[in-house]
Amino acid sequence: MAKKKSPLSDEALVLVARRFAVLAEPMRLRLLQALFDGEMSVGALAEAAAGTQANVSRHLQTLADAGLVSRRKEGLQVFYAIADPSIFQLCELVCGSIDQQNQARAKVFQ
Amino acid sequence: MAKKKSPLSDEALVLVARRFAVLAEPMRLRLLQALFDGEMSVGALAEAAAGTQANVSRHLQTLADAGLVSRRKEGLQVFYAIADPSIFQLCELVCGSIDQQNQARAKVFQ
DNA sequence: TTCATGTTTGAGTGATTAAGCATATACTCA
DNA sequence: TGAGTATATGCTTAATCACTCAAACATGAA
Repeated sequence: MAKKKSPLSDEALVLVARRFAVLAEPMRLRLLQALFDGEMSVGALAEAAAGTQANVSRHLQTLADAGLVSRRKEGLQVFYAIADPSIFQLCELVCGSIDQQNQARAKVFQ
Repeated sequence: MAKKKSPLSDEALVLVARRFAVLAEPMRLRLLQALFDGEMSVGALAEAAAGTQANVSRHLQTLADAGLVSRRKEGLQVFYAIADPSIFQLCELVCGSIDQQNQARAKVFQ
């Protein structure tokens, strides 16, 4: 029995904004994109996303705090994986919207 | 003939991140929510979102720059309206994801 | 013209945060 | 035990950005 179409409370909007903020960093998007094909270790992610190990570790922590990725420790390494499949649709939606805007802009110049 | 599943370039990811950043502010989400029922003037939006006119005007500019809202001037007033319908699905997706996470968290405590 | 209203914009302040560097923690193996 | 590897974390710096106040701009009426 899901509620429908009622305006969100201020606290809910803060949560939504927070979720968007987590996705508002190119490095974190690179990490998520690298994880699209499956789980990876921090070191592998650092290499894939062309970042320092410390920085990547921090970003992964942010993603994990938001519940977007999961953490699995195995020996020395820590493997991260996408935990929220809605990420895929989210990125598709945004990319599609940006594409559409670009095409509309392109039409202005014929 | 849309391209599919290819990894996004760094510049594309920056654009996507920018789009998310625009949505990562509670005040802007409040404005968008107020606009869900149709176009509104800046003054009306300021009242609906409980913000100062100056601040609301700036946020509307940010939303307009991102192509999320459109601007229509009529006499003294300026009316804004949602220009990118993907916003609706975007918010639904994020809200659904947050809901799901909260329910999962709730289950942990039975 | 002058006045009033609605909107935008300039300047300044404070808060948030990404990134870098160094260090600390956790684990494995010899 | 100690050395080596993978990851996380203090701490600092620089940049970004939301917000406020005041002033500017734009439009319409008297």
